[in-house]
Amino acid sequence: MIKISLPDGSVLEFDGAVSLKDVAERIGSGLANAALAGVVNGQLKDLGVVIENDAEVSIITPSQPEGLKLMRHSAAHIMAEAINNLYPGTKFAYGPALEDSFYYDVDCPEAISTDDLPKIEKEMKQIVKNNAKFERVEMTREEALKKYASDEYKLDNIERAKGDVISFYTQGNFEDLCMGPHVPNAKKIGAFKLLNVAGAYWHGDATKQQLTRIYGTCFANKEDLAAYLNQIEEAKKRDHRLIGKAMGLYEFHSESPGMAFWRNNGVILRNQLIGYIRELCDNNGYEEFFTPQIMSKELWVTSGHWANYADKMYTTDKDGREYGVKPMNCPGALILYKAGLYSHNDLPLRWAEFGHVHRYEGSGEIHGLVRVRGFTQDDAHVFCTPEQLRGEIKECIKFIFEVYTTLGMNFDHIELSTRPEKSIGSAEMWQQAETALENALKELEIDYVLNPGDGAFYGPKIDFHLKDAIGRSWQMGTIQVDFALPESFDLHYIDDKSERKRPVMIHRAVSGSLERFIGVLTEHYAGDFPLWLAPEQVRVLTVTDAANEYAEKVVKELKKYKIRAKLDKRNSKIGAKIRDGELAKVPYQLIIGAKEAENAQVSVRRRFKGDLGTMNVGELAELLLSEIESKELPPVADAKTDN
RNA sequence: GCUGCUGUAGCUCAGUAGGUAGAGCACUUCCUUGGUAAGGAAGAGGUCUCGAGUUCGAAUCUCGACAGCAGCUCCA
Repeated sequence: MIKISLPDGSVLEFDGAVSLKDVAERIGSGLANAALAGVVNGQLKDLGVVIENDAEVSIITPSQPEGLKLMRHSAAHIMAEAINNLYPGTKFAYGPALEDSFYYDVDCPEAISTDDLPKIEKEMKQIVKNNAKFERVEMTREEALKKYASDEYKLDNIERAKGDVISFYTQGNFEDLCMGPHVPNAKKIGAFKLLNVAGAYWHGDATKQQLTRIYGTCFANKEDLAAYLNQIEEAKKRDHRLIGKAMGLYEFHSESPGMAFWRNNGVILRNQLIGYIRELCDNNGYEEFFTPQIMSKELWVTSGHWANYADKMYTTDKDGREYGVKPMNCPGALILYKAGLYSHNDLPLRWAEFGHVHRYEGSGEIHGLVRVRGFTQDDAHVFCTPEQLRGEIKECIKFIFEVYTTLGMNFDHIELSTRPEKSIGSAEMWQQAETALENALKELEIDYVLNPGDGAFYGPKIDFHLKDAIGRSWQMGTIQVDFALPESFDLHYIDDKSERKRPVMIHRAVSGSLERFIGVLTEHYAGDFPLWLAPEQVRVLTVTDAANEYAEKVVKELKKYKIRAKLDKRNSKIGAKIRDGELAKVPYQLIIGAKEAENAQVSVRRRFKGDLGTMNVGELAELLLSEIESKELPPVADAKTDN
């Protein structure tokens, strides 16, 4: 007699050993039908696994995240089988499930392109139709190595696998090294679609050979799949490169790959953001600096940038002297610190700089505004005593949180990165710096993930990662503790005993890159910026030419309130003008016809809210200025409005 | 940087067994003066990314360059 405990607390009794499938059958035929796998005493297992002792069991179905993941993993195997059938001789490297998709890295004798995906999908459907069973085969490490002696990927994977027993899964005529578990048979994998083809390196190592990565996804049913595909389409519409161009914010041209060209609307947006951060700096004891764009090579040698990033720096020669275009602002700040004389009474010094830096990024790495070769950092360098360090870090974290909260941004995660292989400074300095960052995070009760070995060459850092509309995570703000550069530049301050001491430096940037920040914001808001950021806040529309004169007066009056307003007095119908204004994502449109002109009123239309009725310009200004002042987040678009 | 794909009007895209190009939107002009997401007509606009090659003839085929897209790698 064995006892099986279920998640709801009930206990089933069986005469002898039972399979997970038997357990599911006993609970109910519906569940047995939906079952994909099970969890036995906390371990995910195939449905066919036989339980011989008392155990805690739960059944996994497609309605659970684990179920979907498992299904996607099995779908990856079925895709591999299809590829194997269509392209004999293909070697299979690695095929996992992701958060909402799956892929398989293959080494195929023929080039596979997106055009081939329908063919592979068709073959997959055939495999599903034949309903191949997934079966687990176990063998010893030696047997496995022998069996796959001619497949370098399998050998590598076997060597990386833990334990003495190596498991394989077969379905149809395909077999793959795999820990499992899998769905019991091919018909269980639900609705799938292949999405994309791309290159990927073996083990993510750029020095290794490149494989073809084929992406697909799989959902419990057709409806869920359609919803997901629709979501991808919606996310694509938020692409900041398209919105930026359409709204006249910024665009890209081949004359300067990787650097944005900003139009007036984009410059307004930039200036609003800079103005906001500048004001916060003012209120938090920062002073603003501005240092040269181009500085001598010797400076970059001293700072260590030359040794670490010379190939990524833009350089120029004049008068027989070599110069580097700055890739970071910090050396400029270091020069100014060194040129002064500071005592402990002067510290901390919080020096802000909106510096424009250049870094030569690889041609395949640049991407819209989020990865560029020239960008503006809302940078600051804090010089403080070691005793002040932790407090200053906390101030920086709070500063960054304030900005993100105001903008209503979504966090992906916060990361603490420690000493990398290539670094300067002593082990003791690094220890001190890492501890300071860690303690600051802990004291503020902020969750973070550790990223060992990923710090800057001069110090460890906290990075703030935000999520964009398509779910990609982007590193934005950063706080870096630096004992090394004050040493390299031989900085000091005078302490209360008249002795020379070494200050610590914090590098911090809220947006990291203003360009990237604006790219992510564009996608975050889908172009519907909060009123205080919107380049064109109000558009005044005339119903007939007779209202033009009054409309011009309204625009002038709004400008007196510093409200950004434009006039549309084109000779077209009011419906067409409204449509154009909506497509341009203008938050407020004022409809002005004979009635309004006569009564000195404006008819107000708010995007996503519709007609707000009539009021006079003073009342309107009050409404708008309060929304601007409070930095209110914009109303959310309903599902129907997809422009 | 790597692999694959792509490059036709301001934008989105069609086209061609190789015979020097087309639509919609936008733009200009005219008619229309219309009240909360598209009024009508006419017109203008292209060295088909660039350079070489094959050919009687190349936007179309080949090679190269440049740029873009997807993913990988990298991101002080």
